[in-house]
Amino acid sequence: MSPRTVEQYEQIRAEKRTLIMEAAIEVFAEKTFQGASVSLIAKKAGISKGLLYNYFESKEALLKEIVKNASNLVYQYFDPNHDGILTKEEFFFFLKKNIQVVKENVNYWKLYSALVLQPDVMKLIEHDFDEVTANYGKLVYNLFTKCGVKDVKGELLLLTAVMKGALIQYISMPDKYPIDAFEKKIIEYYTDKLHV
Amino acid sequence: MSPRTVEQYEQIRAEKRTLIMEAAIEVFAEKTFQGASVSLIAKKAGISKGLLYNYFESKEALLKEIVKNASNLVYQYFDPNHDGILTKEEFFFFLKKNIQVVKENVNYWKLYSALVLQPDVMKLIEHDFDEVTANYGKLVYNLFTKCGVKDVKGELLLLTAVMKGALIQYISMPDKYPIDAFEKKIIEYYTDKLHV
Amino acid sequence: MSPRTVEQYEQIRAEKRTLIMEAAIEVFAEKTFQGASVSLIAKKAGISKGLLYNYFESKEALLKEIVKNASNLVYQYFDPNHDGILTKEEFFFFLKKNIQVVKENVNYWKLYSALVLQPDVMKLIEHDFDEVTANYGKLVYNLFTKCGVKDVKGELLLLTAVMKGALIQYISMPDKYPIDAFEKKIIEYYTDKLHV
Amino acid sequence: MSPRTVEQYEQIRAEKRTLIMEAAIEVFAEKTFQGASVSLIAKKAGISKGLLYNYFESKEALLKEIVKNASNLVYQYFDPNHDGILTKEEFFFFLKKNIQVVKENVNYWKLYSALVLQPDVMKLIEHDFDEVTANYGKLVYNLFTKCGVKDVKGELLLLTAVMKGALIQYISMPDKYPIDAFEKKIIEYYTDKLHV
DNA sequence: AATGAATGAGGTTTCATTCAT
DNA sequence: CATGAATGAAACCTCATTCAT
Repeated sequence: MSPRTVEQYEQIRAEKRTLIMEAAIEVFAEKTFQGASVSLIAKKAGISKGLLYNYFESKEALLKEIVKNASNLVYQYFDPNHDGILTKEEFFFFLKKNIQVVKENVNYWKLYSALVLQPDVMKLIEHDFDEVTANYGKLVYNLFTKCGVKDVKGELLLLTAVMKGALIQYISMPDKYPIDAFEKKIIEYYTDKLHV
Repeated sequence: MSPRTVEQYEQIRAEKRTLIMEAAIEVFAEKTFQGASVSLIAKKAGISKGLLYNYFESKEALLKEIVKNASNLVYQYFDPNHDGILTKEEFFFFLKKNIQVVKENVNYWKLYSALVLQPDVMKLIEHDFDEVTANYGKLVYNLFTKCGVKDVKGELLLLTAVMKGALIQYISMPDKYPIDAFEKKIIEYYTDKLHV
Repeated sequence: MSPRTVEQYEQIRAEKRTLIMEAAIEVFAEKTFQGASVSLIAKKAGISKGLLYNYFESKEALLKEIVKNASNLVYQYFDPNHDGILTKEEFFFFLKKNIQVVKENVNYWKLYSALVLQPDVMKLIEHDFDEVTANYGKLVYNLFTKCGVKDVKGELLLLTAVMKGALIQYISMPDKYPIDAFEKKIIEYYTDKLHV
Repeated sequence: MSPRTVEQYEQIRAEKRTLIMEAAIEVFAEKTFQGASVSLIAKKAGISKGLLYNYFESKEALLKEIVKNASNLVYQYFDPNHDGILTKEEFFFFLKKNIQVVKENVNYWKLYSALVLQPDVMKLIEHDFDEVTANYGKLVYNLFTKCGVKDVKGELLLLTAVMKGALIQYISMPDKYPIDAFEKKIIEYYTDKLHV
């Protein structure tokens, strides 16, 4: 029964914070930030309302913390290897990975896309994703050109549109949207396009 | 003074309804459906809270009316002669009109798309929506089948994804997104696909 | 097209007032004074809200007027003929009449009993009924004595209790309470009691 | 300080619930169910509006709870051993207890009867009530049948009417109504009827 | 560290009443 | 005489936040 060390305390606190944030992300995604009640989040996290306020100053502070943390979590998947060259295999890998990442974090993406579209509440979120995808766009451009695709610019427009559209639909109704069928189709389309 | 005629009353009601819906869509988009208060909508519309409830049964009913209206705005160009059959010409006409409608009302659609992508809004309108899209989907399905398109279901997925994705991108940056190039490309794609 | 005379106007006004009061009594009985909305009363009367206020100063004024009028309407039935003697026939007539009066004016009695039980809202209503029934009690006492009923006081207690109880139950749920079966039973009971 | 124990919390809740229900029944009786505002009830109970909703889901739920409680207060003496059979002794015991309970809580029953006779209250509780009275009615029906009573249904009508009527009269003038004489008479009546 | 009772501001909704026409 | 749009106070209810224990 020796008293816990400071480190132990801090680790316990960190774990509980994560626990709460995970509960919150789920509730936010399902109910909207405004629609989610602190009570429900606390219940889902298995703690009392009072304790939640011991860990986070306010509901809004909880949201900000989630966004800060989770964006780090997701970014890694999108970070290209910076070798400046994209092979066909890497392109297909990217397509699949892109879909997979969203599938595995629907709740987070739901929350994220809701926030992005809310001019009022959260200007704090930085849209670095756009930048990332823009960079990626260049690599794809090179690949398409190399593969002899006609109207590369047009094809890029289609690519970004179709991916964005499908993922948004999936996020909106994860249970109903046939994301796997979509994936099959899009792979098929580019297999043909790139003469694989 | 003699009382107002029925026509006068009807005109007053129609105008006020529009006024309220316009105020509401702005507030909803800015604050989220849940985050928007009826008070604020009423204030923005320049009327009293009570009057709003004279025109709409509830906040939810107001939302649904907005969605219905917007949906009509687009789908009026679909199967224009309402014969339950979609010809190639009608399909291309619809694609173009769809883009044009959005181009001509960017601000409106910006608000509208911010609105319909909110998870709780989706949940409210999902049911009505499913029905509508299912109906339209069937007509396109028939057309594609008749034109000998392979993997019709897959192509439908691509169609809705690509249109949704492009328009959302255009809405989020109307000045930068090459919507005309996109239009050209998509028309091209289906011209080829449908052997026009 | 000669202008209506003052008398004609007054008659029209009087008729409309009655119309409104009849509508109100129905709505009050079904929904409670507090639960009844002026809109609904107006609609039931087939006029506009505004016009209702032309005839009655307020919802409360309307209620008071109803009570004033309707109590006159009902009183007459209870007024004994003041000859100081009650025959067996008159007693049975009284029992039946008592039930019949309530049956024919359920709505009014519903309203009345609701009001009587509301210490707060309406102290204006005078409980003259009690007085009337008390007077009647004496006559019944004499009759019972004359017919050789044992424990006349006890029987009077039963009589008033059973009548009050049955009528209250009937008023509470006019559609479900078997008032006719009750009437048959009570008549039977006194037929036996009074050796008719 | 260590947090309160579960027992402490339970006791707090039980006491507050009683407190609120007592305040509520008074306000309901004085103002009508519809006329009583939750604010006023809360004020009378010395708590905030919000807390009231922590204890009762809605104004309606509060009402139902009150009715349920009062009903238990009487029916606890009915078929005390819960064997689904009502003996003669139990029946007489119930009659006496019923009267006694009301005598011992005149003020409470005054409020309660003012409450349950309100038309809108009736409508709310009718369903639950029907079930309860139907159950109890059956047991009495069996007893009467077993005792060779003729016209059992008619007798049941008399029983409920006479009890309801007497108690209401007693409640409305506790000092003047000869409840003891009534009790003696009713016991006498059923002693005779059931051939005790 | 932990609980949940308690508060109060603010949200949605209703409705008696007024008033321009 | 007649209409119903319009108001605003007040109703029911929710919930972020505080605090005694």
